[in-house]
Amino acid sequence: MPGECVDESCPVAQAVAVLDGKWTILIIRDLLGGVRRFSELRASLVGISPKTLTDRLRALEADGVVKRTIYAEIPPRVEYGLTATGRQLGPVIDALAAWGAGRTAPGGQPSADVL
Amino acid sequence: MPGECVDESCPVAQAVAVLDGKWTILIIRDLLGGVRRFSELRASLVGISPKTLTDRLRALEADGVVKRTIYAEIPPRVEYGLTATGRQLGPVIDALAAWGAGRTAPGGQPSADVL
DNA sequence: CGGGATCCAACAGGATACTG
DNA sequence: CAGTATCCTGTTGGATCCCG
Repeated sequence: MPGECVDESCPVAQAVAVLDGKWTILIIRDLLGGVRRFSELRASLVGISPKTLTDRLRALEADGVVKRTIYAEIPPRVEYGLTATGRQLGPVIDALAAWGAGRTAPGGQPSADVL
Repeated sequence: MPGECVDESCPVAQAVAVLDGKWTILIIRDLLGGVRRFSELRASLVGISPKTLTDRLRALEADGVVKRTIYAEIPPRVEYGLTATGRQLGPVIDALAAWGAGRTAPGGQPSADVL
């Protein structure tokens, strides 16, 4: 079991390659809550520019994580949702949330920070 | 339960802020295998520059994830290990590895990619 | 060996304006 | 509404050289 590697042979490196980017994880977190529209994501991800949101969404789509659905209506409507692969990222986000919450928890883990 | 947020109020956003960077996760993955020396990490993380490795290590140290131990010997020796907080990232790395492996698994999850 | 210092390149990502 | 187009900047990270 190759614990250390950097290329595609490492599952962790693969995942990192897909989830890379300042906003990527946050977008997936939002989408785990259900289908979202462009403007909803934009409103939720305070500070993101439309260009960046589009870029990330397209990249995630190319990686098979996000699915884009277009409704030819007036006004136009586009919805973003997770694919089966994308939904399997749930545990990753959960683990991240647990860790993030634990670090600053009032009396959670005093974090002796010693080996 | 604030599912969507971008600032420090969101555990996921907090975690992302710390784990951000192309190499960060990979460094932690290596360190989960035990204490490592600078040159060992450098050899494992093929392609990383000494500057980047130092930068990431220092940032993780500042965030209380990595602990640096200096041995005043000749030749000098420095070891990097995870703090208690850092070791709690194990589940995150595991989840990432599982996802990364599942995406391309031969017959693992066929990934219908449909809602 | 384990970096610090410096310089530089590449790219993610922000601002703004405009379109189908 | 849901982007696209353009421009521009900040940060990341690579290259190189050097020092304790």
